[in-house]
Amino acid sequence: MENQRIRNGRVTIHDVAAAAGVSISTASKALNNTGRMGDDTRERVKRVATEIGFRPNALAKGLLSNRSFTIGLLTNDTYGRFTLPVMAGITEALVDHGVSVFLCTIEDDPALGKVHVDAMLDKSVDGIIASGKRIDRRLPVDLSHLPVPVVYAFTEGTPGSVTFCADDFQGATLAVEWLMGLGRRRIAHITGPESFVSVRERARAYRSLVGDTLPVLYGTWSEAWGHEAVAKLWGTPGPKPDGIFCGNDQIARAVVDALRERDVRVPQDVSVVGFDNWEIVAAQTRPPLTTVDMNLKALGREAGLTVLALAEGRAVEPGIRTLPCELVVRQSCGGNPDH
Amino acid sequence: MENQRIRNGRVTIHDVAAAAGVSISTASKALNNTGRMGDDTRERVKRVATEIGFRPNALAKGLLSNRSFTIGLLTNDTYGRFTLPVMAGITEALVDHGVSVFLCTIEDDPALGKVHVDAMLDKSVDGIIASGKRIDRRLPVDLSHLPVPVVYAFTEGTPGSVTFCADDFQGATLAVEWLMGLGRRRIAHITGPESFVSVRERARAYRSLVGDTLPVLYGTWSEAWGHEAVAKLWGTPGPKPDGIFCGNDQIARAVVDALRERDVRVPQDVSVVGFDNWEIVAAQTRPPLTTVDMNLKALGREAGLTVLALAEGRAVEPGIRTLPCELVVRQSCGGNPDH
DNA sequence: CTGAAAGCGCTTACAG
DNA sequence: CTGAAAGCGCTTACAG
Repeated sequence: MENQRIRNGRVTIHDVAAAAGVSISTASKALNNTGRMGDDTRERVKRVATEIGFRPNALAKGLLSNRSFTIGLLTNDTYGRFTLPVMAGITEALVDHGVSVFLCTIEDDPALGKVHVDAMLDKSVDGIIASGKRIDRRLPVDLSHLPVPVVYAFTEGTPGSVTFCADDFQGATLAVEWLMGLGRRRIAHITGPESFVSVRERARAYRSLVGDTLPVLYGTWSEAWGHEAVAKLWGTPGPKPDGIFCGNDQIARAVVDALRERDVRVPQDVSVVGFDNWEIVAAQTRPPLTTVDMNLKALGREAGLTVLALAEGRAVEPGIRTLPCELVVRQSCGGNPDH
Repeated sequence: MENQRIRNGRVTIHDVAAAAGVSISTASKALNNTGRMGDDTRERVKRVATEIGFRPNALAKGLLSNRSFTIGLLTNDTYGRFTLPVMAGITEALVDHGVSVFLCTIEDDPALGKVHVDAMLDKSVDGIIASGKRIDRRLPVDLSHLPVPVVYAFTEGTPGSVTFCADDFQGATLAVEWLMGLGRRRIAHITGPESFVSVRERARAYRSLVGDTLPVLYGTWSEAWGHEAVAKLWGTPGPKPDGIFCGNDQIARAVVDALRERDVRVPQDVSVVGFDNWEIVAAQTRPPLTTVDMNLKALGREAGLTVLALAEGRAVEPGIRTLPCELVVRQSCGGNPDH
């Protein structure tokens, strides 16, 4: 009685229509809450649809509406240290809208980037979010003339695009003010390469609060540099810092280790604060790090909602949107963990 | 002359047909290398297609063939520590086949898992790869009666499924034999919770080579445990180990740190080998860790090709496929880095 | 060797 | 209030 269309096992709208005793047009309208029909009809169709387990074929819908309910996340962050939180935020924001996310990790290879972008365009993605490892570098692929909306998150966007990034200045301010609030007066800043915009922004915030009695120590994003920097600070005569603001958690971890090796107590003698809230580093440090969280998940959430808005044709103001950071208090500073 | 179909900017097969002066059927057959026609016609159609930038709409193709050229990767590994390498392998293997990958990170939430699986099925994914954090736990979602093929990689599969995992026994053997080859005779094993199959397998390999003069130290996957274990071993009188095989890199890192704090030299006095080759830990340890790599990328590659084979209807032998591990030699053991 | 027609699963004017 | 028809972009028997 109803098995004339069991083609590949999937229940189609024809099955719903047959089972509800209406035409497929009516079935469609009932399910989409469009058209005009008796409430009883609409309800019956809906009930029947759930009963026989109807799920509309997204491919067919997409062919009509030119919307596929998929978006692509393009990144060159192989480790996923920054991209994974961003991805989590995107997914969280979009799963309720039925949108699934393609993840494409391109190394720094333009050809590979193009292959992935083309593969996504072939699938009619509704939009693309570009992400990366730093906010002052572009991905090795040009996304400026694509037939779908593009949003940038934690990577440099093209002029006129929508770009989301964390507020480095505000985050650094949070960290230094926290140290000052704990009574620290000689606060050092050990950080990454000066070529990073983030590094310069954080240093600028540090300077604006601490003044320039102490030099900013620029280096690499490595534990080795953290050790070296501590050796520098403690190897010269004169008063030592009682607070250290580090450019990332790896440096902070090394700083804490290096201080322990010199029998300097953290946090009693020196308070240390990190940046990134990279759990795996921050939580394993002894003592665990108080550090700045860039709220990358929130950033992903915003980027997801924005690309969705653009896909739906809603207007979005272009420009750089800066989201605030947050201080995560653990034990490396002492002080009241209840903020 | 050719702009009657500029609907949403996309070039369709109609445009190709018109531009080449053939019917759309012929155009389709020319582009797909099917049907019979003059070589000149076929070539002309192809040339015209590239010239006007034709890219077939994957949604339309999918509607016909019931293949979407997408697959889903489902995981509960939020950090991506295991899933990201697996994902990289999958992508590497499938991008040449035009397949894009949906990444769905479900926490350990069954409801969320179902939402993601349904979203993927709606999009007619050609298959699903399930991945996780350990090989003896299932994802919190039942994938056994899905209308698409499912392959498991680094997570427990259902009976009768295809499952890929690393060879823990062989990997551990590699590590211990390396220590023995360096002349180490009192080799300890500090590892994770005995409840993990991987832990038991690795311990079994260790036992089979070292015998049972020394106890296996089971603990947690943390640096804290590494420190504690060293304190145990060095805190009791009697001969000390000259080699330590650690259950993962975090423990190994802590062991190296703890030994340094006791002025035991690594690798001169004690050789330490880790497990996982988790770059961010292994490379930052002082000295960098010699460690076992589970080849998760290769695992992903195999899983990707297998799910593709199943999607294309090719027969695949069910069962557990074990892939060999590999030793990555750095400096924590001494010995010849040229293996 | 080539093309007209039917159809994949759905939606949306348009008639009744 | 409901349904027949056309169409999204493609492929694939089937005729010629």
